[in-house]
Amino acid sequence: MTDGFNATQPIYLQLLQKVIIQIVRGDLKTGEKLPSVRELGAQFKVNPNTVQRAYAELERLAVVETRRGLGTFVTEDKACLNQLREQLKHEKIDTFIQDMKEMGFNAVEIIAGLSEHLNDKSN
Amino acid sequence: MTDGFNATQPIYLQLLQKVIIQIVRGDLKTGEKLPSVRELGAQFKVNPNTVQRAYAELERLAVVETRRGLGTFVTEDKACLNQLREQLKHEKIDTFIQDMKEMGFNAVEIIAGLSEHLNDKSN
Amino acid sequence: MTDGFNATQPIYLQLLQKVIIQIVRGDLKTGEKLPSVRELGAQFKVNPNTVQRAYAELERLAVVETRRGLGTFVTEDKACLNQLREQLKHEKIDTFIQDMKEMGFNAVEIIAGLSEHLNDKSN
Amino acid sequence: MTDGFNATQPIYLQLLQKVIIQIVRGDLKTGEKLPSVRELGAQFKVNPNTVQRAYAELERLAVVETRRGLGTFVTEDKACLNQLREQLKHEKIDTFIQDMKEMGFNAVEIIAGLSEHLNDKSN
DNA sequence: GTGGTCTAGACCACC
DNA sequence: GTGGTCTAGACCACG
Repeated sequence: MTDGFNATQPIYLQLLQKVIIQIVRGDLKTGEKLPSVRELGAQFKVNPNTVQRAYAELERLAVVETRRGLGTFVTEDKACLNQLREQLKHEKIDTFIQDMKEMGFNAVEIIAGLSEHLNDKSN
Repeated sequence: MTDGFNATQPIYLQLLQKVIIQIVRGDLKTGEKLPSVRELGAQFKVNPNTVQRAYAELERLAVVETRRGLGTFVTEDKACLNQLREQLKHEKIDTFIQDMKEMGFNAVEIIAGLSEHLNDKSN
Repeated sequence: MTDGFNATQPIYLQLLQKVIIQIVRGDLKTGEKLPSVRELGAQFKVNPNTVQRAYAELERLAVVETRRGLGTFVTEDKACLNQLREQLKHEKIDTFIQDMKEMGFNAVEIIAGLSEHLNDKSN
Repeated sequence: MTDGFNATQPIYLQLLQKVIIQIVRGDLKTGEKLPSVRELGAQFKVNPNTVQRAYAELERLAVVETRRGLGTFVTEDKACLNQLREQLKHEKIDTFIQDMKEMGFNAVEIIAGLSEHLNDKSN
């Protein structure tokens, strides 16, 4: 367990999620250059190969494009990014609701529990 | 693999979660006998050893106890089970909120998105 | 895990040790009758078969003899019992010393650690 | 079985103890790499899976950490190791005293018997 | 019948 | 190369 990585999930998937989150948040803006595989590898104490796999997967998802000799960049296609953001949001919410119902909680309890937690941490 | 298993997570952990959910929901009541490792293995088309591993983890979590030659049973300790249910609920909610905030949504958006989804599916 | 039994060691061996201890302490005197397999089984919530195995082993060690239709009795041979007591004592001490040395403690440390613990619990 | 293993205790637990002893003695130093599961398996004529099980337990005890693709290493946390050594020492002494008292020996007899044995083997 | 351990041999992800 | 998971099939202790 090098850095902050879960043992059960492949590291490259966890990296992928980290990058996606940065994009969705807007920390990485459209067209912006991602760190090189070597940089990111060094940063997370991870083999560059592993970063490479994450980047390849991101390219397959079309949220990133690599330009030979220049590096890897967030896609210029804003619609795609917006769609990504919406899609992730819906997925997260859906699986959350599904999990909670599976555990025997109904809609009211879910909302109640959630509000409680949101209040705890102010905001 | 064979049945309804995710490829990225070990089968024995997925089995473990299935059992925990059944316990938390009350489908498996306190003191009730779990299916034998061979039965559950057959049911999920999985090796009995794999089930065994899940059961061993459950015992380590104290939600289950095994009686030699008799089988594996949900613990009689109701307090432990209630605690488990609460703990799981809080964990799920916490990681959900954390994930959503990480993606750049604030409390209001989270509640709004959630309500929307809950309405979609009636209930 | 019915009563106070260790999961890793066969129950019949643990029973055997319990009986031997009672004999060595003198709680079960020479010639005295042991409880029936059914009694002891009931007392420890254990199958009479298991008790039977423990008794058979005790007979093999010659510390016990069974008389048809009467029951199981501690041997009349006091020399044998004294020898048993001495033997157990030496074994226990030997394996204790061996274990401690294996862990890197020398004679002085062993005595010191032991005295400390004996004082803790008064006596 | 094959090598120097007790029949009544699971091999993986005996392996675990062997490793713990090596760590406690300082034969395996902090941060040092343990043999691979295949190596140790070959050395003890035991299946790598069995070694793996021992290593997994060690990790659960936090005395060892595994680094993906690199191997298994003694934890860097010296405090943890010192605590382990002290804990094992106290446990060993405690169960020894308890066993001896159970057999009817008092503090004086225990110390006497022990000194005798320590002198026998010189040192 | 039950769970617990072990083996042989396989495949995977990661380095 | 490393550890992690899984299977098939075996044997054991216990009830």
